[in-house]
Formats: sequence, structure tokens, C-alpha cells
Amino acid sequence: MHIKFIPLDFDSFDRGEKAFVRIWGRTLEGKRCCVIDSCDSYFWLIPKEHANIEKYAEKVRKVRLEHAGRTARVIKAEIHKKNFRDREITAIKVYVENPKDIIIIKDIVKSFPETEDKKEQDINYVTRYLIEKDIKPLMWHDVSGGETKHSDLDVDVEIWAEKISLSKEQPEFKPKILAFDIETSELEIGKGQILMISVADDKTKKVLTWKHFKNPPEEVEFVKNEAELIIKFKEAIRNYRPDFIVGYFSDAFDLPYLRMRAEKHDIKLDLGLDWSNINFIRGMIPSSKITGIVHLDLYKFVNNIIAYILKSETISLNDVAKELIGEEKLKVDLNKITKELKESKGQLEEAELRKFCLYNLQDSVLTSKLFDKLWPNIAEMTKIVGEPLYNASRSAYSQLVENYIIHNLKEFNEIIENRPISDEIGNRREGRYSGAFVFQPQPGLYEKLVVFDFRSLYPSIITSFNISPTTLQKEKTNAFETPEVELAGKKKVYYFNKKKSFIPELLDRLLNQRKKLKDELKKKYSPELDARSYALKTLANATYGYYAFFGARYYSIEAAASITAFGRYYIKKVMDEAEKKGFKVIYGDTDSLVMMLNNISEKEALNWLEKKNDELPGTMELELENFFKRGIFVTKRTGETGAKKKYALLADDGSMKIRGFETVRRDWCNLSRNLQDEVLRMILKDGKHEKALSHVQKIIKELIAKKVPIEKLIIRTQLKKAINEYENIGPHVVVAQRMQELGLPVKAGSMIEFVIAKGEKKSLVREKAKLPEEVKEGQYDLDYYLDHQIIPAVENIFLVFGISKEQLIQKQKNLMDF
DNA sequence: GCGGGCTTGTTACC
DNA sequence: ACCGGTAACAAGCCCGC
Repeated sequence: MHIKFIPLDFDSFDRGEKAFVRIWGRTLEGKRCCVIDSCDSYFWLIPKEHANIEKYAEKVRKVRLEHAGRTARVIKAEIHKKNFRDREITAIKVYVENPKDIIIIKDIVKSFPETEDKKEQDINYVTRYLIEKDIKPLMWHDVSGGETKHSDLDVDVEIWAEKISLSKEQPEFKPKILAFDIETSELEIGKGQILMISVADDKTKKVLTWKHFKNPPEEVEFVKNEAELIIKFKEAIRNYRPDFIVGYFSDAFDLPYLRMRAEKHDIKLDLGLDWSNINFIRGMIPSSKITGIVHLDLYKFVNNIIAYILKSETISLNDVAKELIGEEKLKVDLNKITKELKESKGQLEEAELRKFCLYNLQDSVLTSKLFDKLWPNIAEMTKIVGEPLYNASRSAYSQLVENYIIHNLKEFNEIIENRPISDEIGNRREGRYSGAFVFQPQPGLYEKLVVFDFRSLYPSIITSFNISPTTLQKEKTNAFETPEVELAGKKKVYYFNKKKSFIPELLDRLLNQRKKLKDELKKKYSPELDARSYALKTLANATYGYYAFFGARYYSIEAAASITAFGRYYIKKVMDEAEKKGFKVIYGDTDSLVMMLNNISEKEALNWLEKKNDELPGTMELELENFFKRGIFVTKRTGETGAKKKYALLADDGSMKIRGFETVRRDWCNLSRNLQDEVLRMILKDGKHEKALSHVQKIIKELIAKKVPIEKLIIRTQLKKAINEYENIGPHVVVAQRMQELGLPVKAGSMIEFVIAKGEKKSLVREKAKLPEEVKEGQYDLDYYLDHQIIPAVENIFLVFGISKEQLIQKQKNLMDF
């Protein structure tokens, strides 16, 4: 039998002594399939320099051990010429019957006197299989083999593969999904009950609940009780036959909660296509896996991959959906509902229940739409790194970079480096090195500016100077020499071999693919290509950080420190040359320079840019960011020097670029943020301060007159750790404590909202920090908002025009005195 | 008990 | 624990007076 199918999920199982991989997917005809295949299980031994390799291999072949009811033994040991960390070596490939045996065998052979090291013993079987057989997740494959008839798997087709290969044609694949969301009577897992469960995709909309009420909306279906609710939910998934089930924060909430309640009712969560239970993977970051149906937790992907390009100040479903799909959650007072459920022994008013159901449904609808939006990103990233979707969608950048590397080492004949052991991780974490250069700006208002920046600075340095843990060498010959590197408090120079190594080479490919894609995208836009371009760019950018990440297989603090040293060298060099040309350098951070054109024309500036690019080595390239009409740089709060990482620029097209100011900081109240934003805009548009000054004075007047609504005075600060772990009890910690007393949900990661209320004059800020609902209109601490919010947000801006703090509040003081 | 230096904590920039 | 260093700044803590 022959089919064309797309691999969506993977797992492995044992039959007899041998391990097999199951690939779960869809055929071209839309049938659900399971392809069973296997590959060799092996790891590598690197012998000591003077070991007799033949004798060594012979010794290894004889290793066997009875363990846990089976015999772990070496079935084959071959001598191979390989590369390891770019050096040619002779290594022994040690085959075992079952991947489980690796852990037993490796410990025995590790103690042999001939053994220098063991490698690839930490590659899991599915990853091994994907590499060995060149299987690409989410890409169509042709497979032929024998069909199994008497299977109990919940699939339409089951094949034991004989031949499997990537298809030439790659038609579009649209997965069948089911988004879901649960509502519970308590937020803590282990307490309370599940009240309702909703499911949705672009057609289906359904809410299951055992809370009955009159005239329910058509999407609502009533069940008897919580047990039936869980069973019906199971049935819904079984009948709908989705490829993925999709949640938001479902790894940490919905599924663990479901598990607790299912256990309570003695219901099996046997959702797997092999009828297995949901597998709850413990660990620092728990996750939940269903065999054959990929459980996607969009929160994880947003948090790891997308968050830093979002403008949203939180990654709650509401904020993320608002920004990405322009829709929001229904507004329901969850705290009130939870409270009422507790106090009235589970009785809610009908109107409230109806609303609660629709709220529940909307969450699933948003999750479904968010999936549609993010799917190109998830899919493209998965395809590039080569790991199964389940893993790739949960991985942080370090892991993705690493997977991209290890899935591409075969062609370099490279043995994969080990993951570091915990002692090693401890050592690595202490290492410190110098990073980027930041230019010390002179405070002031500047006109006619140009901003240049290096395109992908660190990736271009890595490829141009072949920087890798494996190219670092002692000798000067045939090597790139670094500028002065600052590492562990010492100044050094390092050398990197010029012979192209695998990581810089793979990085080069990412960058080149992206270049091509960008040209394609210019001709014709598509969300898939755009998503691929984003994945390529961000993976490339994460490579430098990967080198410095303590958990990396290819860790090298020397490499990381060398990259930043090159960065410092070139940005300073370009700044010097710009000054010589006649530009006035105003500011610069890492890879950018902000300059006054002086009397240089825009055209001449661009010519100069081109000339610089001819001189820059390798793939390093300086590009135009934009021309700006005006820009403002301010002093630090303490002292007269200019503040770094804090400026505002007005582009020729009228758009603003504001960085670092309180306007963009979420831990300042909206009154200050908005006021500062308006002040910056007025000043940069006019080039004068008068209008902005009177605007500030108007706001101060309103504040003094207690006319500012509490809502605008809310300060938001994230609780970064558990309440009792704080040494310094700041305002947000006190408010978090208060929330806990009131039974409101607070934990590490919660956003704490508070208002500084009227209180004793000399008291600590935290003593006046109250929940917004606890503060009546006008009952805010005027002095606090004046001295700690409004004035600090604008005083340094006006100082540029010689306006002092006293002048800002002059007239108002009198007002206060009366 | 007061003030200033230091530390802790959060958020931003690139 | 899930990429790095650089930087600004608020507020509490702590010690010397």
C-alpha cells in the first residue's frame, strides 16, 4: 500500500526487544493515519588518543547487562571517521537493540580506560528517528508498506513503513482543530469544580454545562453533573476527530484541572488515538500530551516566540487577541462570580449564568481565531527546526536554535555535542563578560537627524568572523583576531579559525534564505512566507544568546564575549568616521547611531553609507533606519549627564519613535504616561515648549482639584515571585497580600494594580497603596501623584528648555495654599 | 528619627 | 531554567549620626 501523508505527532513504543516510532498524521485524502517505522538506536564513543581502537571496539561489543527484566546489550560496534567539534576523529558507533539500553550501556563503557567520552547518548529516540530517516514534521511524505487490519488504534489507516521519503509536491495543509476552554468555581487547581467547557473552531461553537438556566442560547447544551460534563467533552473530541486541540494556558490550567476532576469522578482521560490517557509531564514547566492529537498551548508559543514584538503590556488572552485579531474577551466580573458561587452555595442568577456561558464560549472562539493567526508562525518554525510540533511549539529560542543545529549536522558528518551536566551549568552561570557599547548622549533638542543601524549585527559578526565554540583556537595562524574582549574582568584577544564551521555556516543559510524570501515577499505577500521570514530572522538573532546560554550544547562564553567585542569595535569605528565626515554623533546603542546631518544633505549621507558598506568586512552591513526632523534627549533623574536608552524622535513623515520614557513603561500610571507622551509630541512638533507647558499646568490643576478619575491613577506592577519570598516589601507586594486576604487570585506572575491613597504625610508609600476599588474618587494622595508621577515624568523634558521644576508648578502652589 | 548610601526589584533597550 | 548584557529608576532597608 502507498499513501501520501503529513506527520503531525510522534511517539514511540516497544514491541518485543525493539522500539518503534509511531507517526500520527493525515493522508492527502484527509484520513487519519498512523505510520509505524523504526531506526537504529546508537550512541558514540570517543576513544582516548593512544587507545587501540580495534581492541577497544571488540571489548565494547561484548558488553551486556541484565537490568529490569531484560538484557541490555551491544549488538554492533563500528569504527567510523567522524568530525567532532570540527576536528576529524575516529569514533565507535555503539548500536543497541532498544534506546532504553543506551542509558545502561553508556555507564558501563564510560568506565573503560580507553574511553575519552560518550556522545549522543542524550538524543531521544524520536529525534534520532527524524534525523536518521530525514523525516520533516509538517511536510508531506510518501510512504509505502504493509497495512495492518486488526488494529485498535482510532485511525483510518495504519501502515508499517517499508519506504518513506519527502514528497516532491507539498500541497497546502489546513489542520482540523478544536479550541477549548474551561470555567471553574475556584482558580486553584485541586479546589472547586468545572462548571462549563466550551469548544470552538471556525464553524463549531458549543458550551457544555451542568448549571441549568431558562432559555439558554443555542450553543449551550446542558448535562447532568460535572462527571457527565467531562465525559461529554471527551466524546466531543473523539467524534470531532481534530488534528490539534488548542488552549490558552491549558498546559498549566485547563488540562491539569480537568485531570484533578476526572480523577475525583474516577473517569479516565483516555483521549489518545491509542486510547491512552493524557500524559501529564511534570517538571519546572508542566505540559500535557495526548497521543496522536497535538495539544497546543498558544500561551507558551506567544510567551516564548511572539511576546517581544507585541505592544500589549501583558500576554493575557484578552490583550493578545485584541492586538493580533482585534477582538476581546466578553467583560464579566469573574471575581464577583467566584465570590457569589462561594457565598450562595453555587447559585448564580440566570442572567449571570447565561453571560458566563457566553464568556466561556468567547474564550474558545478567541483561541481558535488566535490559532488561525499564529499557525503560519508555529508551522514555519517547526519546519525549520525539524522537531515535532508538540515540542517546537513549546520551546524557547535557545532550544529552537539548538534543534535547528542538531537536525542539520548529518551533512557535516558531525557528532552532536552533549547537553551540559548540572555541575557544568553551575560553573557557566557565574561567567560574566562585557556586552554592547552605549553612547553617552548630551541632553538637548536636536534637529535634522539621521539614524543608521547594522543589519542583524551579531549574526553578521558570527558569519563574517566564523565565530563558534569549535573554531576558537590558540594559534594566530589562519584565524580572525578579535578586538579587545572583556571576560571575567580581564582583557584578552581571541582567535577564531577561518575554516568555515557548521554553526556559522548554518546561520549563513538562515540569513540567505531570509534574503531570498524578502525579495519574494516584495513581489507577492503571503502569511506563510512572512512567518517563515520572521522565524528565520529571530532564530538568527538568537544564536549569539545561545552561545552564552548556560544550558547550551554549544556554549562558549569566549565566543559570546568576542561577538560583543566586535560589535563595540565596529559601532565605535563607524561613529569616529562619521564625525570625521562632518556628522555630529548624538547617540547610539549596540548597533545603531543617531547623528545630526549638520550641513550634509540626505543624499550625501546615503552616499557615505554606501561607501562605509564597501569597507565593512564580510556580511556586515550598515543601513538607513530613517531621517528625523527632531529628537530630544534628557538628563538622568540624578545628575546632569544624559540618560541612555531614553529618547524621542520625530520622523519626517510625522511618526514618533519613543524609547525608554515613562510613556512606554507599564509600571507608571496612565495619567503620567499620557501626559508625557503628549508633551513629547508637542515639543517635537513645535520645537518649542510653551504649548506643552500650559498643557502640563492644566493637568496639574485638574489633579489638585481632585478631578482626575482613579482609573487614570492606577499603577501596575508585576509580582515576579511568591509573596513570601520578598526581602523588600514594596507597594505592589503589600497590595498582593491584601488581595490574598480577600481571596482574590494572586501568584507569581500576576499583575498587581494599585492606587496611592490619601494617608499620613510621612508614611511609607506601601502604607498608602490600595486596591483601585478601595479608593473613592478624589481620595488619592495628591502629593504622591504630583511628586512621584507627574513631575518626574515631565521635569527632565522641560529642563532641556531651561524650565525648572519650580516653574512647572509655580502657579499651582498658590492654588494649593489657599 | 533622620538622611543618605546601598540593595532589591521592575522594566526597558538592543 | 529554557538567549545575553546595559541601563534607568523607585522604594525599602540599614547604618551612622
